[in-house]
Amino acid sequence: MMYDLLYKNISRYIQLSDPEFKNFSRLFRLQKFKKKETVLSEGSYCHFEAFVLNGCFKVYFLNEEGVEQTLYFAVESWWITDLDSLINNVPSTLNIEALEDSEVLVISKKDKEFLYEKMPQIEKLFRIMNQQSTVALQRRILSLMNKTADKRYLEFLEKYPTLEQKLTQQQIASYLGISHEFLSKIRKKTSLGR
Amino acid sequence: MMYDLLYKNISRYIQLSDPEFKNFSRLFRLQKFKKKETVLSEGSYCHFEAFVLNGCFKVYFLNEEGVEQTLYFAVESWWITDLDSLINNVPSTLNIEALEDSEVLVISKKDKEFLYEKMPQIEKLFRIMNQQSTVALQRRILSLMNKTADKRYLEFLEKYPTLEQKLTQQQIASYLGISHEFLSKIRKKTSLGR
DNA sequence: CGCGACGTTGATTTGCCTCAACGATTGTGG
DNA sequence: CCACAATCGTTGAGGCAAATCAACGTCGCG
Repeated sequence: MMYDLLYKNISRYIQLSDPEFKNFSRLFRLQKFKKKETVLSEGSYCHFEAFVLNGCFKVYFLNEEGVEQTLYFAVESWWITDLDSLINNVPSTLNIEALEDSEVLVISKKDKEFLYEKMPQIEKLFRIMNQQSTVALQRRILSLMNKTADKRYLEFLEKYPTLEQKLTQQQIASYLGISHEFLSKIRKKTSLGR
Repeated sequence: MMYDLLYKNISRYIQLSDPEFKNFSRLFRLQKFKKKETVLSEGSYCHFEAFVLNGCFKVYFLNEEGVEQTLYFAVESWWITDLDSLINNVPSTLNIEALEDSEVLVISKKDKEFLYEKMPQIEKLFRIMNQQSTVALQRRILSLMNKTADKRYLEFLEKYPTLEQKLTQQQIASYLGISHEFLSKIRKKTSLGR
């Protein structure tokens, strides 16, 4: 059923009874995106958060020169939103786009705030998710600060072995923060070009 | 009074009545650190979180070559912990050290978990703090990915004008992810060496 | 006073970027 | 279903940002 994956995922962090989960999940609605379709554009106000059921998205920033810098890729069980825009009520600086035909469960900002009020467990859920996210981002910062591109590339392959197949090298390069030409050279050196 | 700063700080996110705040704050105990004193060492289990009343700390990672990479500096109103170790029960990979004589309010992991259970507001408090932290870290990642060292240095000066005076250039360089020699050259170029 | 941490400067090297050209692959409209 | 365009990936030449190494002056502290 549609909500199974969501149930499974949040069960890692909190326990909800069946009626509780029903109250929680009924606020999510299914939304489909075609490949290359835009989920969120820079400048608009982000008033949603979405749980990815299948497919793949890129969440990225467009720098002054118009180059995409990928903050992360979201596949099955990831969440997508522009957190800054969502919580601070500012125009989003991020863009989100589907890389393939995808399905997500969307909850509106309003409904999420409603849940925070009515279900303390949900506050806990997102508290934990934000903690995990903080830890992951801290690791990524340390990685960006002291590792050369080839090491970060290997790290990426280890960490997201399945993701690699869905992505072009340009997209991976954009996540690693290097040019795609240089990534190509790295692949040649380490002979990871099949 | 000792808890005033803490009260002021959490009031930005949640409202607590006087008795509620009392219940909250009584779980924090004052702890003093001398300059150069260690708060947390890599390898130990982090079972606390601390709110900085005054002074200054560096939170850093020691890479394979023994070079310090500073994740952040914590001054008045910042919190210090190794979140990964704290929440995932793993040995910490971070080190925390006082850069001057400092005072903090420490809460144990156990007491914090107790608060989560007994006071839903505290769950909200840390949910919000973790959100803000996620946003800040995302920004830092984008900055590391596309800005050159001199821009990041200027960014740092703007963002933390007061911090600059407490820190040596080596420490700032360690935060920016560059060598201190190079920071010195940047300062010369931009003639920010007074 | 003297030692160790700090900051500066220069020479050299390295990691990565930019630009450009080209082959391979994918996708799309006729 | 083919043809052609667009996107993707590879490769090379040249250049810049930043690291490394080394030498040296300065300062604060014990």
